[in-house]
Amino acid sequence: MAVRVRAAPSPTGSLHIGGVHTFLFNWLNARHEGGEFRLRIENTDTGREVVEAVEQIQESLRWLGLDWDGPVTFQLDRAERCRIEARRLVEEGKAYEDEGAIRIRMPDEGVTGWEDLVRGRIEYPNEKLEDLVAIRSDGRPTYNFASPVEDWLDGITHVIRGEDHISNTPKQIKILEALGAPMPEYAHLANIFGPDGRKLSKRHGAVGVDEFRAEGYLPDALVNFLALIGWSYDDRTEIMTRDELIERFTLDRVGASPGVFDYVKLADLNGKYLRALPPDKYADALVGYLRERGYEWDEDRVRRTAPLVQEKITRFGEYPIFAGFFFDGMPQPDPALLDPEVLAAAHEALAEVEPFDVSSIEQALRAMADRLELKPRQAFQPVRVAVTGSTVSPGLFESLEVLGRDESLARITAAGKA
RNA sequence: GGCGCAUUCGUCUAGUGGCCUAGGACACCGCCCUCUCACGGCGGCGGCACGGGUUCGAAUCCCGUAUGCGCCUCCA
Repeated sequence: MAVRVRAAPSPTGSLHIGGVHTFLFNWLNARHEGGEFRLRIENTDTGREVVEAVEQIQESLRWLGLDWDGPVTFQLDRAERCRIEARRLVEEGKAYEDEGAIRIRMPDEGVTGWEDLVRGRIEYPNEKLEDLVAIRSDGRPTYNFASPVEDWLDGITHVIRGEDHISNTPKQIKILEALGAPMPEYAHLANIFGPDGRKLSKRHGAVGVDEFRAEGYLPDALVNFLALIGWSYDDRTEIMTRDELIERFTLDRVGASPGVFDYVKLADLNGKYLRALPPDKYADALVGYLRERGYEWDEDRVRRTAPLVQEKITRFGEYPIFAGFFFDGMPQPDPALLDPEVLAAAHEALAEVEPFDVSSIEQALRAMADRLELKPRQAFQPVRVAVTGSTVSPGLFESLEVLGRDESLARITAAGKA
């Protein structure tokens, strides 16, 4: 039977990165098996629904490059079918009415178990199962009823979800049995926590997909990083393209222990992706990012500076602070770092440089350092601070060239007066 | 509290009874490169939660303990 999986996010806000992880594993499994991947919105809890979130979720998935098959479905649209099935179960004596609600009978003895694709055999004592509400007294189906009913209706073969659903699984198995529906395979993924071991939340850093996007991460890097939490290909391979991920992903290599979301490692991986980009692609992506973030900086200059920062920044979000001095973002230089004598010499040297390009600038500045009997760093640092406003910057000679003679001299003069 | 799940360097992980003197990556430390910062190169620090078994042999299997997490809602 062809594999068919689903992801079922709740439309309660921006797509959470933990949800993306689950989504990704479902997607990888489906694509690896040549199966289908469905997107279902679990909007049973109408009170918490955020309408814009439905569109936002899809936009986030498109950005991530994770596609789904068929139309997006909504749990609420199947409410009537759920009621019909519940009434059928009442007629069959498998459920009963209770203060306007419909409850499913759960057995009192024995165990309910399944072969979890990630964890192996899991068994639950039936005496722990309460008769669960399938239809609320207001007529809306509960999640625990609607979810298995929809899995059945959609012909879902593999339910891959977070481990917080483990204790729901025996209930849902019982519902499926009562319904006379075929049993899907279950795989429960480990949760992802913050660096402090607590549930990943806002105070750890970015948690919503749009936040990672805003900080300038590449979707490919994010996907690659997420794939590596709870799954690995072997003992050394980390960087993998989407196709490689799809080719290599199998559920039997998925681990059961919880993972910590390491922002530092994500940054490292993103940096590797950024550096591996061909220069023109890098510039395109950078320009696109800045435009999306609302910067109205000269595109040609952004493109010229792109190669100067490619080796140095780890995500596009660092560009404005690292390279903002090329535009309007130069911080006030620290006077303590400005050596008037050096600045005067640099001004003099640069005024005569012809042509005003990297190699001539370097030649002139090094000659100046020799004249002043200064080590390169002693001679260049004041100039760097004067021109970029910071002790940390892209290459000095390259930066001067991009700035041009007039702008460079003006900044050196301004700093000399300070 | 009950039930369930989990437990290899700080973090992500490799490991499915001998290949393990436990491998890789991130982080950290040192050195090299160097105009700053990065990148890159080289080296280092650092782990099988604990206790019992089983076995000729256990990180790997079993039991117990501890710890963490999840669920126990007419939330999802």
